[in-house]
Amino acid sequence: MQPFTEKTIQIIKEIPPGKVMSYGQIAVQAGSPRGARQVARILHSLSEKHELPWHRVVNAEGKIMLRDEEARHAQTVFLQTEGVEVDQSGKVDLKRFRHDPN
DNA sequence: TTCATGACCGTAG
DNA sequence: ACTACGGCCATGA
Repeated sequence: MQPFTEKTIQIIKEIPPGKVMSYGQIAVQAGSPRGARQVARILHSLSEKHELPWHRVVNAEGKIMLRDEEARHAQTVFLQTEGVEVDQSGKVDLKRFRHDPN
């Protein structure tokens, strides 16, 4: 397992409830500015094993990027439960809900 | 070792 | 707002 992968997992774990981060943003924090796709892959394959708050990750526009409709619904519900507003197109306002560790 | 695969991103039209 | 394209790079087969 590469350092980038471990950092990514840790960073995702540190996203507080009620906040979200984008794939690219996480990649930057993990030290690989162009590793957004790796972040996505990690979420896809390691969320359960590491108990990651996968629902707190959206794309650079604040939009939910899941293929499966059920999963999309689950993510919106999780977020709304934490107080994050999700509009009808499955998008959140990053200006208000982005978590920026710096 | 090579190769395809993405829950991506930025730019351009 | 939406599509297309090129670049990206850690995994697993």
